Amino acid sequence: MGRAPCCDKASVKRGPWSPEEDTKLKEYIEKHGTGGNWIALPQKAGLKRCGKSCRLRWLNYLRPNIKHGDFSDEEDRIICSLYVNIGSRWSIIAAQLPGRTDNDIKNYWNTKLKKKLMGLLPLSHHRKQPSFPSSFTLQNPPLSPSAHQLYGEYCTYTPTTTTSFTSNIEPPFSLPSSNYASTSDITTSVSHPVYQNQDSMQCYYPIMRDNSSNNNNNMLMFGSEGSCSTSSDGSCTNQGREIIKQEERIGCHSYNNNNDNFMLSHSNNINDGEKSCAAGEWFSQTLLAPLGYDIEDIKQLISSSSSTTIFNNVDENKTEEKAMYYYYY
DNA sequence: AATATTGACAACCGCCCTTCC
DNA sequence: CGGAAGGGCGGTTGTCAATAT
Repeated sequence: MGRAPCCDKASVKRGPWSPEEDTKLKEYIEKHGTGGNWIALPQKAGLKRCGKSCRLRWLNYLRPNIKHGDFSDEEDRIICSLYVNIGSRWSIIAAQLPGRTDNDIKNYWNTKLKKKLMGLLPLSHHRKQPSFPSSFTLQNPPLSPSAHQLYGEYCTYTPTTTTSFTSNIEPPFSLPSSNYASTSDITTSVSHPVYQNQDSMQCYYPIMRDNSSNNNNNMLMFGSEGSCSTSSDGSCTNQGREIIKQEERIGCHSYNNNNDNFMLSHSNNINDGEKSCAAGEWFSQTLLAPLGYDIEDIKQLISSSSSTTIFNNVDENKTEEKAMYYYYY
């Protein structure tokens, strides 16, 4: 037994709006307002449209000061930042971008921005130089041109003092098919396990690979997928986790190296002894958003937002999970 | 030149929440 | 307090244009 429809679909017009309809709706709302009742509005305005359709048309297209197309880099960063932190809550994201509608942002994300990330196009915050422990020295990264462009000189590091370490813990991602050490050969410097290229001594900080996906379109691991690890049979299991505050963040970025099909990350602040992790442990972190948002910022943001149904209705755990991604450290 | 594929975006659908009676 | 109605939202679909084959 479903809910009764808001209007008689047989008697209302559907599909693209004509300029005449737009004019009618715009003129009516500018003159009378919405009256707080969208269902009754079309009849009053002389439109053969569903009230919901009128509302959408007004909010997404007709209301004043709407911006369409040409998202700026700054807007990209804001969208990415908020998406990482709160997920696909487009109305909240839209509230931070004057003139943008949730529908616009949603479409932009789905058609362009997501692909932009997947396609390794640079986002400015990826280029931020991390600080590295003194035990690491900078190496010229043997990266593909696109990855090198993206990550500059901050991708690969060679430990000057390497302590052999064998982890019994299965990494939560697939190891690269060749050239890199197997699980039992994971080598660590200090207490930080890394993958080590056995030929060059270059070490990589691997983070999760999106094995939950059927294809190889790896991308930044935010969202709930990041809360599971992938075992050899492809199944996912939840892992213990510890939340590291933003200020304590270790920091990592990832990209898909198309050649070896795994993700690399770089780290900062890992020389903070108090925050050192035991080798092979799982950790989670609150992602440091490029604009400096963290969960508290977002909550604050949300509470002051004019949008209605926002955070209080959100499953806190789910939201927090959305705000994190996990990596092997 | 014809057809298939892809991309962009407007619009719709249906669920959930809030408000009102 | 409970149910109905309306609003808001995220996900999905439809349509059209551009591009590739």
